[in-house]
This record gives sequence, structure tokens and C-alpha cells, in this order.
Amino acid sequence: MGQPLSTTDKSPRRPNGRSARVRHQVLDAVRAQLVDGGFDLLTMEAVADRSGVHRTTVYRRWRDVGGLLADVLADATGDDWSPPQTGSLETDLAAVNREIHAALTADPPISTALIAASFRSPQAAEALRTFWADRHARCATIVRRAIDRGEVPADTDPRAVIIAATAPLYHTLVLLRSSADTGLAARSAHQVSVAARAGAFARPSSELLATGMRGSRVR
Amino acid sequence: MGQPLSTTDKSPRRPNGRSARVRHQVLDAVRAQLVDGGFDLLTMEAVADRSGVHRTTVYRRWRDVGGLLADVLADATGDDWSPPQTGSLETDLAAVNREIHAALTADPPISTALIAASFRSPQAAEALRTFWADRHARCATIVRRAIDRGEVPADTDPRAVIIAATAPLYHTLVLLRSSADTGLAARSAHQVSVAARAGAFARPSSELLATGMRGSRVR
DNA sequence: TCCCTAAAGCTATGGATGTAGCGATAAGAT
DNA sequence: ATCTTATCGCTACATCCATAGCTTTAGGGA
Repeated sequence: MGQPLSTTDKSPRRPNGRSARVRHQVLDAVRAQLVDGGFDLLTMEAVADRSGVHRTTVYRRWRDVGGLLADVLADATGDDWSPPQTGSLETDLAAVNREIHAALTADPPISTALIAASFRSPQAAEALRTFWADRHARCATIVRRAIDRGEVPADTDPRAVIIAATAPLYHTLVLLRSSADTGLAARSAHQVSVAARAGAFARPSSELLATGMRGSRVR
Repeated sequence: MGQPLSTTDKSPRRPNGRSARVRHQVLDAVRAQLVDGGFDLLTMEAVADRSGVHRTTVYRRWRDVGGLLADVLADATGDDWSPPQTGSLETDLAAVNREIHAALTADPPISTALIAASFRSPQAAEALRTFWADRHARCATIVRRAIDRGEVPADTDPRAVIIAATAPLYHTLVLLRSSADTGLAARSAHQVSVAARAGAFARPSSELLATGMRGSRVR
């Protein structure tokens, strides 16, 4: 909740006054505009008109649409999301994947809009990196619980498991833009959990021996 | 080599004359501009100036930057690329991943530019879909060879294996924009091949029985 | 060789986008 | 209460971006 001004990367010198009010008006306008106009109609001018804040002010503080979305994302961080807990690695991963699927196919497509914006604005890209780093860190508990249960070897790399499980879904929906069938979420979870149980996600530098052999040297 | 005009989706009525010459000039200019200017300087005006073709003509035939890149991509299809053949599923997948890694970190970043453009232009998005569909189809032979060798069950889904193996790399480099260490390519290949050998990539509707059990029903 | 016309060139123009400079306002310190 | 100055609002302007309408050129069939 640090209200970092996107443009200057430092907090406003007058955080309780007009600046804060303007920021709320603008971010509300961004969300509203995104809801009933989509990404295409999310323009600096539209946001300015909708918020009642002058155009030049929006330009000054947020620079471009990516900056606006980045600030919306920053405003949304610090929520209390925690990964689902269903009793097994596979079902946990599947549940996460279903949430991702829901987010990526939601209407209005806020997530997709943010990803698209990250290719235009370094600010949005950075905000997205931060967001994902946070989510990956939280999801690591899924793998740690599986380790505690003895489901997978102790040297399993949590981050690698999470990425392997979720990447196919992102890839299909975001990059290939094909309509992933509902089973993909579950199938990816299944495949990854099979590999993880076999010790394929052991950390390279670990002394603990995994069940599967590692070290697939390439060339 | 059907030279489909991107804008009209139909071939030019005079395919050997000025139209073709103009197309070559423009596509050459796009490639050149991309090489020594990057995506940011790839503008309609720059391409027009560089190619010697008038601005309005470039607009008429290609509409926007995405259209230009889409046509460049279409112009590049029909190459004779074929997946590497190294003797095992794991090393084949690793080799593919290394090619992807090289392409995504190449300078100038043509692949990344195309992906970015696909979020702005439906034409570029469609071209990219086509391109990837083609590549996935060709990569399927990697899995088929593994089936023939008896490395993996006969009902293994080739496309699912390819996507699972390559998605983490795309995800890391393109979406997370973090600098994937060189080992990621090999590790993903290893993990997927372990799961595939265990039968985790069996086609849902297959009558053939895989070695591993399937059917991870969710909820 | 001579038309016909598809396609390119050109000019003009409207709209969107982004910035500069300056005066006005109000947050917060004294 | 008063002053200082960060921040906003406003006007004007400079580009870019994209298209419309018209003229000119040249490919390719007769």
C-alpha cells in the first residue's frame, strides 16, 4: 500500500492531499474503462475524461497506458491470496491451474491486457514480474507440503515445479491463443506430479539423492 | 510461396510485375530496419522511406506494423526446417529447446518482436499461430520416433509432449522476461521425458493401455 | 502495338497523441 | 494565519498516424 507513483518511482511529497485523491479517481477510471471498453478503448484521453482529471496530469504522472495498468496492479498487491490446499500435489496444482484458466479467460480480460501492455511499457513489465514473483513464492508452499507428506523427494525445486505445471496453460492461452480445453489444467498437473514423484525436479546442486537419475548433460 | 497479400487475403492480380517488386522492397526494408533499429524504430514511415515505396502504399497493402511482420513471417514459411535427431527423446527435446533459447535471445530480437506484435495486430497473431502449428506438427516426429523405439507408450500425445517441454522456456524468457539459465532447456526436456516414459502423456481417449495409470479426475 | 485497369504515387486533411509553458490552487510547514 | 512550493489545470502547439480522393504509371491481355 505504498502508493508509489509510477512515473517518479518515489512517493508523493503530499500523500494525503490532492495527489492521493487524483490517484484514486484515475485508477478507478482505469478499472471502469477496462470493464466496459476493454483494452482497445483504454486510452489516456478516455481515462482522463472519465476521471475528471486533466489529460496533461495523467500524462505527467503515468506516462502511458502501461504505466496506468502497472499502477493498478501495484495497487492490488498485498492481497491475502494463498494457494489452494486440496490434499495432494496433483490436485493442488490442478486447482491453481483452474484459477489461472479462469483469470486468463475472464471478461473483461484484465490479465491478458496486462500481459499485452507489458510488451509496450517497461513499467507494466516490471509490475508483472513483481506480481508473478510474489505468486510463485506463495505457490511454493504447495510443493513444500508435498515434501512434508513424503509425496516427492526433499530436494524438489518448488519454483521449477510451479512453472512446469502452469507454463503450458499460459502458453496455450496467451501465446498460442487457442482455447485450451478444460482438461489441460488437470493434465499438466498430472504430468508434473508424476515427474516430481520420480525425482525429476531435484535441485541440481543438491546432495540428497533423488530416485530418478539426474544430469542429462546436453552435448 | 503463395505470396498472400496480407491486407486482402488474396493474391495480387499481377504477380510478376510492380506489385511483387514493391513487396520485395518493403519486406527487405522491414528486415533491415528490424536489424538495425529494433522493434521501436520499426514504423510504417521508416519502412516506407527505406524501401522507396510511398507511405500510402505501405498502409494500403499492410495496414500496420503487425501486418508487415506477419507478411515477413509468411514469407519465411515453407523452409526446410526439421527437428533435430539425436537418438533419444530427452536429447531431442533438449536440442529443440536450445534452438528456441537461441531464437528468443537472438539480437535483433525478431521472435520477441513478432510475439509482441501479435498482441497489437490480429494479422500478426494469426501468422504466429500458423507458424507455431507448423512447427509443432514437425516436432511431433520426435515423439513418434520415441514411440517406435519403445521409449514411451504408443498412445503418447506428441503435441502435448512438445508443448510441455517447450512452454517453460517460453514462459521464462517471454512472459517472465528473466534470463533463463542454460540448464533450463535440458531440465525441462528431462522432466518431460521422465513423465512421458511413465505414461503421463497418454491420450485421454485412447484404447491402448499406458504403463502409468491415467485419469486424474479433478473434483 | 494498343488499350484497359490494377496498383502505385501524390496532396491534402482530420484526428489522435504527446509536450511546453505558465498561471492557479491547496498541502503542509513555520 | 501566512508563506512556500509541489502539483494540478489550462491553452497552445507540434507531431505522428492514418485515410480519402485524385492522378499517374505500367502489367498483361487483345
